[in-house]
Amino acid sequence: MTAPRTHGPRERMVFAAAQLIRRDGVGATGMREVAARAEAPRGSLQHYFPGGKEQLVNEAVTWAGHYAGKRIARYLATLPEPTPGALFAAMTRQWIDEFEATGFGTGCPVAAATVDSTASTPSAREATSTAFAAWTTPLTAALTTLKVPAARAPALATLMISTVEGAILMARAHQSTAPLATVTAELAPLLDAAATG
Amino acid sequence: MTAPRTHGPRERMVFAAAQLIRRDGVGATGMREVAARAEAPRGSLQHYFPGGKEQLVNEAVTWAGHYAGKRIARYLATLPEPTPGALFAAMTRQWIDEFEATGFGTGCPVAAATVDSTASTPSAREATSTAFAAWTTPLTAALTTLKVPAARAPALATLMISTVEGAILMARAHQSTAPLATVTAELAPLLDAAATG
DNA sequence: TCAGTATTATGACGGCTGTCATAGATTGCA
DNA sequence: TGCAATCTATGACAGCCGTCATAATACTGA
Repeated sequence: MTAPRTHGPRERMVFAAAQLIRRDGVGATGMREVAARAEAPRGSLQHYFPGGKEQLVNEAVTWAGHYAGKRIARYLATLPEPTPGALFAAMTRQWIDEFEATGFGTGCPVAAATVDSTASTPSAREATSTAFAAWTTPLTAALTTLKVPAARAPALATLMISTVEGAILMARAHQSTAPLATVTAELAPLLDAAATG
Repeated sequence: MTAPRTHGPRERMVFAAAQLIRRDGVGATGMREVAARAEAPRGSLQHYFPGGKEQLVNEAVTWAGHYAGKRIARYLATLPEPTPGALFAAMTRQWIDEFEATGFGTGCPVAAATVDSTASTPSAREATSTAFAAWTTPLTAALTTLKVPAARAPALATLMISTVEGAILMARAHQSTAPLATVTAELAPLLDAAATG
């Protein structure tokens, strides 16, 4: 999976950074490697990202958060039975499919950034916070669309994201999609019960 | 929090490694730093861990898993009202207290190892799998003690660990214990409903 | 065509990493 | 005491890292 050449080099580098981060973590992801992966000239790194690795990583994480957020609406549109549980199943399904297709080598870049650079760089922590927010907000909106009371929706969104993130970790550790399937089945009744009507 | 000097240098180094990993991630944790933190001679590293950093990290992760597993029994013993929901609350409470006491600089070392070295080293991945298992098994046993049917207990244990891991990530990202409190409140009814009787 | 900006190329620098080689010190046992 | 095993000390090594300095090239608009 190479970065699409249709986009500019800057975008490709952000994309490649996100890809490498979610596979190897922030620390093990090198700038030279990002450039190579993006098929972008190494000299462009300091031109497009004068803030250095910190800037590049932060942009990659932020981008990943928005990407996850945008997918929510797409899930919502394609649900045969639009219920909160089905929406959650669509989220986990995406990961199950990816794990089955490409193995357990890659996880969530936001999780990787949270673990790797929360303690060190303040701006990196802010980026992870922004990314989670960009994911939570559309999910909350989707839940209200599915008749979850507005007062309850944010809490359920947090629960859903927390659970899927943890299940991704367990899935990678055990090299099995079972944790994702398990949490999906267990959480569905609770989620659906929250939808009034 | 320095490693207790009562233990031998080997144990202190494993402990210090776990501490540093959960703060900075695997990649950013250096061997020299581990030795310094453990107040152990640098020369002892190659003596006690001939397998190098990989061995040290794996032992630290494995140790962390068993540590988490052993805490389950302690939680269970001190619950005023022994229900699955209360057990989960005890688990999250531990993290809330720690975050409030020492800030959001440190997370779960098993999560860090999963994110940082699942793709690279096979033995590291096995260590994370072992660690999660050492955590899940006692939790499953505890749930059966709390009258959760044996057929259901493993799934709920997976759900609980997934959720707390994800909530830890969100808490660190947002620098707030709110996600932990939220998932605790939301999950309690589901967990308690699983207890027959 | 020319100026000016945007982009790319390349090499070097210091710093840190994990690992190894080698020698020294310490400990426990006979 | 003396030998042996365990442990510690220290320096060096190659490799990679992010960053910077500097120059060459490409492109854009007048």
